[in-house]
Amino acid sequence: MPDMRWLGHTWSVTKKTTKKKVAPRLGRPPATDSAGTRQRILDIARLAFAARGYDASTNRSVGADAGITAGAIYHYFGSKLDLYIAVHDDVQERVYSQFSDAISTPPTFRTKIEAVLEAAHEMNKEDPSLAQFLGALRVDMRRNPELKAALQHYAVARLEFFDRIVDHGVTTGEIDPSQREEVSALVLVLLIGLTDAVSGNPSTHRHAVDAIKALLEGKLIRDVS
Amino acid sequence: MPDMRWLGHTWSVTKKTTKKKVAPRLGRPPATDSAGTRQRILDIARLAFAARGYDASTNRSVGADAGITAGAIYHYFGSKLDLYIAVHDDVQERVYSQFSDAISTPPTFRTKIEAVLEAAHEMNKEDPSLAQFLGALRVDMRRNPELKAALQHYAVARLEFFDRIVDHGVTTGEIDPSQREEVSALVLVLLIGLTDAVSGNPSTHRHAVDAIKALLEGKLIRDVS
Amino acid sequence: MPDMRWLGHTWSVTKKTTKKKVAPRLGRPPATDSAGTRQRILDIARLAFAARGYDASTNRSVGADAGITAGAIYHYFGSKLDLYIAVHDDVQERVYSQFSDAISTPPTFRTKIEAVLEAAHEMNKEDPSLAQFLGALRVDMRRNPELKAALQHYAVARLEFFDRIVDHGVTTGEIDPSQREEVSALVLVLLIGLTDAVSGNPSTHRHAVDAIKALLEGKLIRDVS
Amino acid sequence: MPDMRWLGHTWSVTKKTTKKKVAPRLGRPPATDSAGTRQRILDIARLAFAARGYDASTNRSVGADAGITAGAIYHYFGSKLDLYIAVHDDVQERVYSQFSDAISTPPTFRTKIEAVLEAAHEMNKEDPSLAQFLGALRVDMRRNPELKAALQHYAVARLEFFDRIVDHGVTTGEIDPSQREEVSALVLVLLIGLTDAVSGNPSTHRHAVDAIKALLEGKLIRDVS
DNA sequence: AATGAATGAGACTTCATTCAT
DNA sequence: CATGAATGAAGTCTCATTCAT
Repeated sequence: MPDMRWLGHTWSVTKKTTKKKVAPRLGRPPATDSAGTRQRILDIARLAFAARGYDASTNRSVGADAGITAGAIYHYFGSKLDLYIAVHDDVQERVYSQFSDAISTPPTFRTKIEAVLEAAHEMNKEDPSLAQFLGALRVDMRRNPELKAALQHYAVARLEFFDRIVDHGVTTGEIDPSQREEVSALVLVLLIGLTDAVSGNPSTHRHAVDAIKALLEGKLIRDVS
Repeated sequence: MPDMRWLGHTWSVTKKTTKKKVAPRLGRPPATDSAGTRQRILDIARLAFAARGYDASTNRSVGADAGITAGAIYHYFGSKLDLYIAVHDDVQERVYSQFSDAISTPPTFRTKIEAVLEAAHEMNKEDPSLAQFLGALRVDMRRNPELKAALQHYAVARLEFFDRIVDHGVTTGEIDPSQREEVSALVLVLLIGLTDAVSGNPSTHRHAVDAIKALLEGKLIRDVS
Repeated sequence: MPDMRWLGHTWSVTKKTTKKKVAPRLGRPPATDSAGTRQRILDIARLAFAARGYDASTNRSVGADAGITAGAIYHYFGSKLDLYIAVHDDVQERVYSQFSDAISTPPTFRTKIEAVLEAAHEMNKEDPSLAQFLGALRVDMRRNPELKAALQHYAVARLEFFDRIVDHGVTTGEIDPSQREEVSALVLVLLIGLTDAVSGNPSTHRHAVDAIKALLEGKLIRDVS
Repeated sequence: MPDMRWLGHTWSVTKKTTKKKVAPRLGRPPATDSAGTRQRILDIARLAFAARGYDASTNRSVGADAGITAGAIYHYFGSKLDLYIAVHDDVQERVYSQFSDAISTPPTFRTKIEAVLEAAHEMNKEDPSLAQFLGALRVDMRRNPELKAALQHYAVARLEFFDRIVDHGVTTGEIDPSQREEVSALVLVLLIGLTDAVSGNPSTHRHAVDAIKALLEGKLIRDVS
């Protein structure tokens, strides 16, 4: 079972304590489906934050796309920042539970990385906004101190997730211990590059994933020296 | 004794240590260097745009860091957008003249790419804000239609620059023609990944460059299957 | 005892007697009448635009006179230009429905013009800001290209309204066809002169209307040559 | 000789005392012709103030059109307001010396008014900016308290100029004493109407002048009742 | 006599947020 | 649960004006 300690930890940075999640009642739902509205806001907000980032995504536009007014968002989330954090937690959960599953079976560094790449590609095909949100998140955390303060913890956890895969490669002998840091940096570059460079285009994303896999097997570039 | 009140507002890059609010004089400050001020604005704006992006970088803060008021920026640049474009042109020129020089001598795809990586690393050591600006630019172009309209042309040119290197690799036989698109996507992922993932940290950047070079030679990951 | 702090900011048309700076509450004020506020903005804006013109009328002052902040105007109108257009449409409707009614019954050119003059006088007595707005409009359209673009259509329609009356005078034989242009120019001069010269003063306006009517009957100036 | 007492009185509202007008030196003028520059500023400013009014005419644009920078205007005029007043005094002198000349010979009210109309028409053909400036002046005085304070005196004098012609008409018996105020209001309406309605178009201006003259002779509109 | 660098005030506008209903 | 009226802070930009050169 994958290590998921770093999931499920809610950081409420705002003053207002998030209202207790009311368990969905049995029987006929009321005219307006509260949980449904909340989820709709979350989905719309993810798309908005992924496409335009934190600052340029306005409560008004998110609300409008979700069929409500800007003020109504505050029934579900204490602030714009809280909404961002909720979106983040949702994305984090969905992406890293997939990644965790993906790496659980393959025995080697290379096969684990390949499994992550394939999982990333599948997710990208299904809903590119997940990867795009994570790409935007990195930028927005640099740009907005409040975001950084609230989500730094997870960013570190994401780095550690990949470091553990690299550590495994050292264990299996695939990676020379003296090159652990190089490989670690490379993995970062590849994963972040995939997200930032090609997550908008499934077919290019496919090409990139294939290229990386070939490269890891030493099969992409021929020597002509 | 000469009147030196005007010293009170020069180069006050401070933010909170408002030293006693020395009332700045009206009128042209003595001994000002117009070209110097313009360059200072450009440099500070590059740092700001790189760190916080277009929207979050305010004329006020750029002006304050340059020792002038927000309005004075308009003495040198017609609008915030014009300032951004001027920074862009400056960065573009500096980075791509280096890249062009770098690829001119090496004979093969791999050596050309390695030369680009080394040039990128040197620039990153000297002034990381160049790469960071280009990374931020990609994000800001997605987020801001005006930026996109103004700078799309250059973005395409940058892609073509790398495509030409890949084409050369096909010519030399290093790259199988059927894999040109894969390699093209890979180069993008690597370059953008380098910029977005590690340009803030010279030593990690070094590790990443070394890892990529080793990988291109098929020497990084051993096969243990 | 009810909380009445919010009374502090209602209808504060004052300018200098800032009575103790009662901090206004955030949020929706109690017992507000949205349509009433909108109409209040419209009325106050008409007075402001009539008195000081488009540029010199600030959102801040209009808002203050309407008991709200400058930004709140945007709750009702999309921009300052939109507000101006809304005021214009309101004035246009009120004035020209009166004028249209006035000319419908009288059979001749002279009686139609007299009816227009009387209608203008009645309106001027009741609310001089209507005519003054139209006078200011002509100036502001010359000075502001955006205004011109938005309202040119109506300006032409207003000219045509009077041209049709003159045409009628040609039909009845009151006006020699060779003098249609002269009379047309005269009507313009009279109507615009009335607005610009005397609309601020009801009694002088009365004098002017009477003089024009006498003149049209050839009874004002005796020949002593 | 016409009454010109109200001419030639300079009202300096600003703090800075207008520099003594240096008498043009004999002999070769210096490289830059100071008096020439001053007059150029005055002419350009008249056009600008006439076309766009006080607020929308910027020192920068006036300077640019006059071939100098905005700051240089302050060598000749203490402030924008001073410049406006100087333009006003110039226009006032030119227009009312013509008007004064025009009314000196004709013996009756009607012929004096006709002479004024013809003089206005001649001036309008030669340089419409004179009348347009006076039209804009009336608007700008309403809109800008400082302008009003500085120039109210002249506005009153202009009214009195026409009142004296009306008084003359009463003397000659052309105007019934009981109708003096009506005629006075009419003259205002006609003169201001001419300026505001048709001063931009010489041919329409001609039509209007002819129509007014015919009307004063009772010859424009036939009775068909 | 003129330039041009710079200030400071003020304009329009957008936005997160609050709160009566 | 949701609306919509309103605030206040902040941002871009313009402009008259000042003043060293």
